[in-house]
Amino acid sequence: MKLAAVDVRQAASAADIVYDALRKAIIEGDLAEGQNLRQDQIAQMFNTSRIPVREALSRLEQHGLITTERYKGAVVAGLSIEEIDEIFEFRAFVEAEVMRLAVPNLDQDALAAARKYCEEFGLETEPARWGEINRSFHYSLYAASGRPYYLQIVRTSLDRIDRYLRAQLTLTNGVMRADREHKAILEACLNGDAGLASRLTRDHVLDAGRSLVAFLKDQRA
Amino acid sequence: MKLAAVDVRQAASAADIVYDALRKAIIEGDLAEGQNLRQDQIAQMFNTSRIPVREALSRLEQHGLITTERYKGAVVAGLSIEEIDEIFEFRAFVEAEVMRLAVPNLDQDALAAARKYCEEFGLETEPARWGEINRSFHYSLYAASGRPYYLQIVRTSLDRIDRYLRAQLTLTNGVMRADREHKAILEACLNGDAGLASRLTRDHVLDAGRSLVAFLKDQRA
DNA sequence: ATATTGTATATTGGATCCAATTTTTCTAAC
DNA sequence: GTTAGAAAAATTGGATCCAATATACAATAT
Repeated sequence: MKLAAVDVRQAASAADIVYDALRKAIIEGDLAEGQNLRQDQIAQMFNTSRIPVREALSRLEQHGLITTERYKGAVVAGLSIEEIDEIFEFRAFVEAEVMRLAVPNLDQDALAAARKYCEEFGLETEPARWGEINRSFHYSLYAASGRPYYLQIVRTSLDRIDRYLRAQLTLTNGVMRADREHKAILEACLNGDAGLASRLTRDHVLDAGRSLVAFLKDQRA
Repeated sequence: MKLAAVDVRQAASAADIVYDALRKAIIEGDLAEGQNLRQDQIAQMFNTSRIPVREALSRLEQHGLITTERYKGAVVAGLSIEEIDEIFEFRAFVEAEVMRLAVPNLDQDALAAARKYCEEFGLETEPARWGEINRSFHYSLYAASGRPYYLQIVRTSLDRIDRYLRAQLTLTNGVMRADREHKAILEACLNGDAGLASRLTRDHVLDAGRSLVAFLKDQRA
């Protein structure tokens, strides 16, 4: 008897599912800063008990996405202007380095994927999709760096500020500038110019940070 | 498994206490790579139930210090040579930048503290204390950078590889070299030479990484 | 003796219950 | 009507119990 091998990958645990869903909701700004997260309420949403919810919240707290206080519960973490500023500075620093390391290893597939995301970003009219396409574009290039640890750090850093970025892209016309900068980065990659791609990446992140901080200062004043 | 039992009736939650204790034990190498961590066993050590233990394990997993598998439990995560190499490269990159940012802000208190730790490191004969003094020395300088987010990243990066570093310092005479390099870094800081302090910091971390990787390759072969 | 099958044990993830404390609501006095 | 205090509700952290599954081991067949 011959049977096709079946992949019996474990279904994700309830805690994993809740964690992923909440992380996504926070990153995308669906859960506003300061929003209260009741364990009971979330448990009911996912049809589970509070145990996996608590585990998910604990993980989110480790990543700085929420804060918790005993008897009071969890709230979506807000960032001060200074914190946002620092994270952008850090991202610019690290992502420029990742880009520099990636360029020599970029193959045709990676470049084709990046080009696809780059075009997609420029054409997309639905603001809710900009954030994801933006990530896909950058990661498709960064992956060639062969630095999984760096990429993990980049991911968690981006997680912290992504919702602000998305809000700003939606409310201003920062997309056009981002689109221009993406095209320039892609061009440098196609030419194999690691130094230029790196500098453009740094400036791209710093630009976004500056407009966002200006936007938030205005908004919060 | 060597692990100090702690009384749970304190301000922090049981989960916090278990997390801190396990983190410390892993970082300091008291829990060996590959060591099985049974929820029941840990719960008994801390006189609690498995619930806070599970929360602690979940957090440790988020930081890459353990891996868990359903029905099998948690094991202390081991790192491949490549992963260790990458983390050292990353640390050198980030810590050099932090040092560069810190130097202009160093005041007399910070320099005095750094000098104290530097001397302490050179005089300490108990290998178990090298790791902690080493951290204190570097952090006393890094703190002046005014970059809490960078420092958090540095901390988690160091957490991942600290136990290997400590083992190597204990088994080789890497301390003497580290001590020399610390003195050179301190000197550059005293002279206010940010560029030099930054380069020396980068080389200091890279040196440690190279000796460690050489040591591990030999040991694992 | 070896391979295979069935069973007992160990271990984790989740549900439910309990204790501690905060927040809210209601009542009573002014 | 307002305010102080007490009772009720809400909410979290932890303990205990249950379900699912992996592992170890004994029993059996070849």
